[in-house]
Order: sequence, then structure tokens, then C-alpha cells
Amino acid sequence: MTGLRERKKQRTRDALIRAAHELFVTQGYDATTVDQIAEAVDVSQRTFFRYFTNKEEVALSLHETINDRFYASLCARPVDEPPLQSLRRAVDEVWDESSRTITEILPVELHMQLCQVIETTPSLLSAHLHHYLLLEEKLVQEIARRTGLDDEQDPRPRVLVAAFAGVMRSAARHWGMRGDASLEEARRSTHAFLDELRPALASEWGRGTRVAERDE
Amino acid sequence: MTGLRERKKQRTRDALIRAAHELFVTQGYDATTVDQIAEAVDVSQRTFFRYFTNKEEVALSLHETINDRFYASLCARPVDEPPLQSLRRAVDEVWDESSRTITEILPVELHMQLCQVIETTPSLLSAHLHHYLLLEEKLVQEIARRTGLDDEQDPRPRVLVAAFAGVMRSAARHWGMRGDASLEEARRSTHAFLDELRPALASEWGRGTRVAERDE
DNA sequence: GAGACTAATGACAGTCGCTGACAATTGACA
DNA sequence: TGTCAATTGTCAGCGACTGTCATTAGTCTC
Repeated sequence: MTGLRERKKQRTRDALIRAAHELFVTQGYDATTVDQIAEAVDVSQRTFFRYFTNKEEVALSLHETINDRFYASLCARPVDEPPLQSLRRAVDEVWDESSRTITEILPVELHMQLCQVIETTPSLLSAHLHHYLLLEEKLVQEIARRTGLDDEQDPRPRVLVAAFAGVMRSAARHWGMRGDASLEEARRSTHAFLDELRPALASEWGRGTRVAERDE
Repeated sequence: MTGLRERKKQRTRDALIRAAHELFVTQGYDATTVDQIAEAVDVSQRTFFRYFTNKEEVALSLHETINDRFYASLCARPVDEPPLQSLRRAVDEVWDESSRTITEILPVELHMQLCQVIETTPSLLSAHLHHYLLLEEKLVQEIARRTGLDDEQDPRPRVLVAAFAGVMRSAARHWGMRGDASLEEARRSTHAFLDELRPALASEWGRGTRVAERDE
């Protein structure tokens, strides 16, 4: 089935990702050259660029697979579920399997540390935000499909996804900028932020309205 | 007061922005080299990089000044106003003066066209998103200040700004990807999207809940 | 108004990200 | 085993960006 050729490719790809992560975390992203990554895996620089279109992509590759899983989770939710609830449940599902997903390729701690590198490195953060935007557009399509709305006519799918994604990123950033980079803490942070989505939009922010209404 | 030296600097800066805009719009961003921009203004490449830290910045410079105005508008709103309303009103104020702001430097049409270039050029869009994120962080601080909340303890300022900014970007993108790039259309688009923020978060999306509740 | 001081610029060399082209290598498969 | 195609290495080159240093050109003083 999977030939030697393909396995070999997968191995060098994983090796490149791992080497890149280690170098990025220890030296910093900008201080690490593509040549260093390639050398660490003992391939030519040219080969690196055959696996990854640019330097950013190798740093964001794990996020990318997690994003894919998230999208798949959303698509698998029952269509009669309210949209925001589907998004939220999909988040839960992805968190549940994320540590397994990550560990297949590299130590979880390394990934956590890289998250902080991403948040603190401008060029990397920019690319990250762009990737996130592309995911958002897929989410809009899916929400529109599920609700049977035309996303060109009705702005609600876009608006919902934009608000949701904005809060998700905000939670990720809030967590990523801190020191305690545990998976569990990240999960809690996203939950806490999502719980505040509706309360935060209330016109008045009295202490009374502070009680979060969970979607569960 | 303003010496010759300073006026000259301002002129070359404006000239660089204008030349860059024209080249980006006619040839595309990637196809335009910094050398071409510098040559059009008859300065060396090195001086270009003394005015702008990188190629993206010259393309986003106008957005940057508009963002600054927006932040200033927000800060000037009465503190007893509900946060979301302050954000919304600040948007209105900026729209009112934006055409004037732009025309000081270059034709409005050029700026509109550049918006489309930004949305369709990956590297540029990435940088744009990053700039937007930096603005968001300033907004969070200001909202926290106005409401007297500690943004480290209470997530609502972050969440509100994230949702708001997400919708704003979504509206801008929705408009920027289309053909009719008029200022008036852009203004309408952002209004329409903001009006849908609360309705879109309703659990059920029946036609009945579709009626927008304006914040005015 | 001449000269000293300093900010702005130009010229040049070099690094790094990234790409195209072509040759060499190495699995796959008959 | 030999042929074919996929993968890789090498090399040459472009463009973004930076450090350095000499040169130019406002500015300020006497």
C-alpha cells in the first residue's frame, strides 16, 4: 500500500517540522535560517522549499492540521443544531483530540512554546492570521450550507463566524502571550472567552449581567 | 516653524506613497519592486527603506492613518456611553472624515483600488491583518479604561473588541472583494454588518429574528 | 554671509528568502 | 534487469532588506 517512497517523504517532512520547531524555539524565528533547518535534516535548501512553500509554513503546519480537523468536526455536527452551538461543540471535539494529533509529530511542550513564538514574531503572526482568515471563509461556507442561507444575501453567517473567530483568536493570543503554556490552560481560556461572547455584547456591563450563559 | 527640511521630507514621503499606489494598482503588488518605486520618485532604494520599514508599510500607510483617527475618535467619545455604541459611533465619525483624509494624499479612487489589491495579495493581506490586530489591542485598553475594568481580570473588553473587529474586517473584506469600490458602498456594508452582530448571535435564525436592532 | 554642525541621502557590499533550470539519483514496476 | 517517473542536489539569479561610510544639503552661530 504505502510505498517506501511515500514513507520516506513523510519522514523527511516530519523531520523538517521537528527541526524547525526546535530551532525556532531555541534561537527564535528570525534568527533561524532555512539553511540551518535543511542542514539539521541533511537535505538541500531546495528540498525544503519543495515541502514548504515558505519559511512560515513549516512553523504553522501543525496549526494547519488542527484547523483542518476543526473544519471537519464542524461539518460532522448535526445540521439542526444552532450555528454558534455547532462551532462551540466543534471546538470541544478538537481540543479533545488535539494533544494526540500533536504528539504524533513532536512533543507537546515544543508546540506550546512555538505558539508563544508565533504570537511574538510579527512576520509569523501575520501569516498565522492569514491562515486563520482562510479557515474563516471555509466556516462561512459551511454555516451557510447548514442553515440553507445564501451567504451573499444574508450577512449573518459571515457576521457570526467573524465574531466567533475573533473571540477564538483573542483567547489564543491572551493565552499565548502568557507564561503558563499548558494545553489545559489554553482550553480553559477559550471556553472562558466564548462564554463571554453574548454577555460582552450586552449594552450595559453591570456586574449583574456578568453571569455567563453557557451553550451546553 | 516647519523648516524646509521637514517639508521636503513630507513631500518625498507623500510622493513615495503615491508612486507606490499607482504601481501597485496598475502592475500588482508582487510585480512591483521597491527599486521601481524609488526610481519613480528619483531617490535611492536605501532612502525608501528609511521612510518605510518594509514594502508592505507603504501600501498600508493610509489605512494606518485612518486607524489612528478611529482610535482617537473612540477616545473622544463620552465615557458613560455603552462600549459597543462608542465603537460604532467612532466608526461613523471616521467614515465622515475619511474621504477628506485620503484626498490630502492621493485620489480616492486609487485608495479604493488599492483596497482590492490588499484583499487579493496574500503577503499584503497578512500584514494588513497584523496591523489590525495591533489596533485591536489599543481598543481593548481604551475600552477597559472607559469601563473601569481590568482587562486582565475581566475578559469582556477583549471579547467585545474581538467580535466587533472581526465583523468590521469581514465587512471590509466582503466589500473589498467586489467590483463596486465606492466609499458610500463601503460605509453601507460596514453598517449592515454591524447591525447584524447581535441578531447573528441569536440561537435561532428564524426569519423573525432577522430584524436588525440598530444602536442609535 | 562664511563656517561649523547635523540630518538626510547615495553608493556599495552582503545576507537571506525564494525560484527556475538541469542534471543526478533513487524508488516503482513491468 | 532495465525503463520510467518521482525526488533530490547544484547552481545561478532576483528581490527584499541591512550595515557602513562617504557625500550632500539644511540649519544655526558668530
